Amino acid sequence: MTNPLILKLEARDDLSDAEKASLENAITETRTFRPGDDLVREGDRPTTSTLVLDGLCARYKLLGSGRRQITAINVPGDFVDLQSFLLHEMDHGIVALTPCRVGCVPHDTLRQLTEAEPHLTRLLWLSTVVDSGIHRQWLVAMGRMSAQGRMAHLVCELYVRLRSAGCADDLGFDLPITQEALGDILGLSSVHVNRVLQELRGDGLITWRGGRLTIGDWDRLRATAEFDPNYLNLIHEPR
Amino acid sequence: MTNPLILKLEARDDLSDAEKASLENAITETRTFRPGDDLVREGDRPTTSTLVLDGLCARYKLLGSGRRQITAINVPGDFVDLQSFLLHEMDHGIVALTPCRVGCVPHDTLRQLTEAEPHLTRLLWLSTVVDSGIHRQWLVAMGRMSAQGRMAHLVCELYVRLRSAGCADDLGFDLPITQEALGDILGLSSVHVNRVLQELRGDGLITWRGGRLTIGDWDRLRATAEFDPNYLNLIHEPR
DNA sequence: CGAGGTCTTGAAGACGATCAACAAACGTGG
DNA sequence: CCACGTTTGTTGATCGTCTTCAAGACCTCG
Repeated sequence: MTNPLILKLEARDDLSDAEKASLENAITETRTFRPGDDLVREGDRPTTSTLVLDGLCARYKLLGSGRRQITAINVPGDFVDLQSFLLHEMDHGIVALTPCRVGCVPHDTLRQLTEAEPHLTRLLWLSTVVDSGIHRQWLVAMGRMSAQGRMAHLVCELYVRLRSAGCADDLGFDLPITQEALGDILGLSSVHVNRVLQELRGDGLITWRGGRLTIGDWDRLRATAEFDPNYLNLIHEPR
Repeated sequence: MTNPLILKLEARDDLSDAEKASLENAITETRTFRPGDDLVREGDRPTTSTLVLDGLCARYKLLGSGRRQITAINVPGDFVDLQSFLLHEMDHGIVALTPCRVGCVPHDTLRQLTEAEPHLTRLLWLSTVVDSGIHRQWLVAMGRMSAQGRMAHLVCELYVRLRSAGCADDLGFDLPITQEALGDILGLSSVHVNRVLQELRGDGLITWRGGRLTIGDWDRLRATAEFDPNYLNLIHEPR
C-alpha cells in the first residue's frame, strides 16, 4: 500500500520519483494505537514526528476543570505533529479517536530533507499551513456559527478530507467515535450533540448509526454549514 | 530601526549576520494603512507577503449573515500572510486594526530563501507553526472557556507577545481598538464585551481607557485565563 | 456646533449547559 | 450463547450565559 502522505501532497503539486522515495524511506517504524490511547502527551519532547497511515487521531488540550477541547482531527496522510520537529516541546496531546496505524519519521530525517530537498520542504511546510487554515475555519465556526451549523460544517469538512484521502465513498464515511468526542471537537456538551444530531437527521441532512455517517442531502448540508472547501487548498499547482 | 522580524526570530534561535542581511534585503517596499483598511482580501492571489513593522492587523472571515470572526491578531514582527507564498489564494482577509506600517516581501524572494537558506527556511516555517499553536489555543478558549476567561486570556497573550516585540511596558500596552472588534476576536457581541470588561475592571484585573490597557493584577488575571505561555514557544534553542 | 460612531444600560429571549434518570449497546467472562 | 457490568445514547426539566433589541449618553472630528 502506498504512503497516504504522498497521495496528499500529490493532490497539491507534482512529486518526482526521488521525492517519493525520500518520503517512503523517511518512515522508520510503524505503530498501532487503540481508541483513547495517547500518541503523544503535552510537554513531551518527541524525537520523531507521526504520520497517520490509517484511522483518526485528534489533537487536544485539557483545562483545569477537566474539560477537553479537541483542536484538530487528523485523517490518513496527515502529519500529526510535524511541527514538533521545529517546536520541540508539545503544547498539546494527541489521542487516537479510532484504531490507528501511524508511521514515525525521525526529526533528523526531516532536518536532512530541509537541507537537501527545498521543494519537498515547501510541500511539508504547506501541509502545516493547510492545518493552520483548518484551525482558522474552526475558529470561525466556533465563534460565529450555531451548534447545527458547526456540526454540519464538521461533517462537510471531514467528508471532503476523507474523500481526498480515499477513505470515503459517495454516500458517506465511517466515523466510529462517541458523541462526547464530537462534543469535545465542537465545544458542545454531549447532550446537546445528541439533540443537534436529531435535528439534522429530522431534516434529512445526515444519519449516523453504527459508526457510519451517511449524507442525506449534500446541497442543504453545505448550505447549513456555509461550507466552502477553498480553505482546504485542494488545488494542484507548482509550489 | 531594526526589522522586528529579526528580533522575533532571534528570540527563538541564533541568526548569522548573513541571514539577518537576507531578511533586511527581503523587504522591497513599505506601506501604511489606516484602521479598517484591508491589506489583503479573501480570494486575492498576492505576489508578496506582508510583514508587520508597526501597529496591529487582524485576519478575518465574513459569514453570510454579515458577521465577522477575527482568527488572528498580528503584532510587529509577525509575517501576516507568509502562508500565501505556499497557499497562493487567500482564504481570509487581513485588516488593519490600528494605524499600520508593513513591509512587502516578494514571493520570489521567499522561494529563493527556501532554495538557498535551509536554516532561515526552518525559522520562517517555525513562525507559521507558532501561529498555528496560537490558533489552537484560541480554539480551546472559544470552545471551553467563559467570556471572562477568554477575555483574560486574550489580554495575557497580547501582553506577552507585545512585550517580546518591545511594544509593551511593565504596566500594560496600547490597544486602540473598538469593543466591537474585541467581540469579533472573542466571538462575543459588543454588548457582552462591554459587560465582561466591567466585571474584570470591578475585580481589579485590568482597566482599559483611552485605548490603553493597564494590567491591575497579573497573577489573578493569569489564573482567570488559565494562561500558560508555553504555546508561544518563546524559547531560544537550535532549530 | 452638529453628526456619526462608540459606549453604556436595561429588558427580554434564545441557546446551550447541567443535572438526573433511564434505555440501549457493547464487550467480557462464564 | 447468555448474563452481567460498563459505557454510550436518549429524554426531560431547569438554569445560566450570552444575544438581541432599543434607547440614551458620551466622544470625537469635521
